[in-house]
Amino acid sequence: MTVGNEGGIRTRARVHSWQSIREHVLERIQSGEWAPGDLIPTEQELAQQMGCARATVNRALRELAGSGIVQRRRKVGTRVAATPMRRMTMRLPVIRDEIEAMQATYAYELTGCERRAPTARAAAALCKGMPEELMMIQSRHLADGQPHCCEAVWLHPELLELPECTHFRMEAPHDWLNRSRAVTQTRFAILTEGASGTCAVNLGVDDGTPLLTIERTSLVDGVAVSFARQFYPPGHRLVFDD
Amino acid sequence: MTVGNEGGIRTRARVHSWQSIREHVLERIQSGEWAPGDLIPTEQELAQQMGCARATVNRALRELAGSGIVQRRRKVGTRVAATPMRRMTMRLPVIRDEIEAMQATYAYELTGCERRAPTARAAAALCKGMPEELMMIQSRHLADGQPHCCEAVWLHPELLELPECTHFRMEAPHDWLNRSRAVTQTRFAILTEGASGTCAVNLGVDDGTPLLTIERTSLVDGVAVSFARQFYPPGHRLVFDD
DNA sequence: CAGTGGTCTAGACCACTCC
DNA sequence: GAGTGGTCTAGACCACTGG
Repeated sequence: MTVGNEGGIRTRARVHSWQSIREHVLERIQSGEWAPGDLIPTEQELAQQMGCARATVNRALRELAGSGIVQRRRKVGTRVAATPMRRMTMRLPVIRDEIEAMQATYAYELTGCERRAPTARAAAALCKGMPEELMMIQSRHLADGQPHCCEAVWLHPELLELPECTHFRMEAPHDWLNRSRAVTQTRFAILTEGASGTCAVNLGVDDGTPLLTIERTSLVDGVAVSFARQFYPPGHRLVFDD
Repeated sequence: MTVGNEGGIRTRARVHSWQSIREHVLERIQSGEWAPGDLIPTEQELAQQMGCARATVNRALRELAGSGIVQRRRKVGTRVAATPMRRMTMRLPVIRDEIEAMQATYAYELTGCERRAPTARAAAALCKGMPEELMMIQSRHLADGQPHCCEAVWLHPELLELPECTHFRMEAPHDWLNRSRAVTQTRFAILTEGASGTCAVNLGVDDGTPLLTIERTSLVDGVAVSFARQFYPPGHRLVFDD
C-alpha cells in the first residue's frame, strides 16, 4: 500500500527519509518476518538499526498506523494489525465539480420546497430539539441537460436562518449551507434503494430502478443542521483509490 | 471538522499543541477571516504569531491539508481550499469482521469455481498480460444462516499459484489471497445493480432487487492479480465518519 | 535566485498503561 | 514505577517553483 504520497510530491528518497523507513517496515511485514499480531521493534530500536532519528521512525510508523497496517499503544508498542483492514480516503462528491470534471455543463433545478414533518430517517439524523416541521428542499442536478442526481435536503429551521423557498431556485441547498454556516463535520452513509415517486420522475427512470443513495448529515459545532439524501441512477460509480 | 483524533488519544491540549494550532487556523477559516482561495500566513509567520516552533505549525497545516481544508504548494504558500471538498476515511469492509461485529455467527459457502473467459469488467481491471481464461470463484457469506453478501472473485492464474477448487470450500478467496501474497494496493468502486441470475438466488432475493455493489481490485507490486464483485442486499449501509 | 513548504536531527518532557 | 509512544523545540538543509 502506497500511503498518500503526501500531496503528490515525488522526489529522490533520501537514505533516511521517513518514506524509506516506512517501506522498510512494510517489506518486513509483507515478507512475513513480522507477522500479524506481532510486536515490532520499538521506535528507539528501529532508529538505531536504521541509523536515523527517532522522530523519523515515529513519522513512518504513524503513517502506517493511519493506513491501518499497524496499531500502536503506549507502553505496549507497535503491533502488526491482525486483519489487514485498510483505511482508504475518499473525496467527498461535490455535485457541481463532479459534473464539470466530466466536461459537461452543469445545471441545477429546484423541484420542490415546503415545510413538513420529517421522515423517520430525517428525524433520526437531526435529533437535537426536533421541531414538528422541517424545511424540505427537493432538487435535481443535470449534466448537459441529462439528469445526473436527484436530492432531498432537510434543513433545521430553528438552527438555521432559512431564506424563502424562492431563494433555492437559484442556489442549491448545500451551496447555501456552505456559504452561510461553517459546517464542521459530515457523516455519510452509502446504500441502495429502488426508485420511487418524485425521484423516479425527476431522474427519468422507471419505478424500482436501483439507485445509488448517499445520505449526508452536516453538523455545525456538533449539532446536526441538515440531512440530505442524494440519488444517482445506475451507472454511477464512487471510486476510491489508495 | 475534527480531523482524525490521531488514533483516539484525547488528552489535555497543551498551549502549543499542534491540535490547538489546527483549531486556531480552522476558526479563522470558518469565521471567514481567511476566505476560500486566500493565502494564509506562512509557517514562519504563524509560528511567530502563535509562539511555537515552525515544526508544530507544519504538523497542524499538514493535517488540514490531509483533510482537504487547505492546499499547500512550495514557494506559493498555503491556500484555503476553494471547494470544501473534504476527504473522509473509510474502513474497508472485511466481511467476516463485519458479521462478527453484529454478534452474528459467520459462515462461508463456495457456490462455484471454474476457469472461464473474463467479463469485460474483469478484463479491464486485470489488464496485464491477460490470459484467455481466469479462475472465477463464486461464494456467499452468511450471518446467522441468512445470506449477507454474495461475491464473485476473478483470480489471475499466471500471477498467482492457484490451489485446486476444492481448497476454496474451506477458505474464502480473499483470505487465501491475503495469506499467500502481500497485497500492496487496493482499488474500490461502489455502485448499484439489479440482482440477476446466480446472485439473486444465492442472496434469496427477486431478480431486479437493487444490490449495493463493491468492486475491488487487489494489486501486488502494482500489478492487478484479482478482481472481485461483492453484492449486498437492500438494507446494507456503508458508513463513513469524520 | 529567492521564498516557501518538506524534512531531518538531537534532545527533552509528557502521557498513557502495564506490571 | 518503568517502558513506550506522542509531541515540542531550535536549528539546519533540501526541494520545488515563481519571477
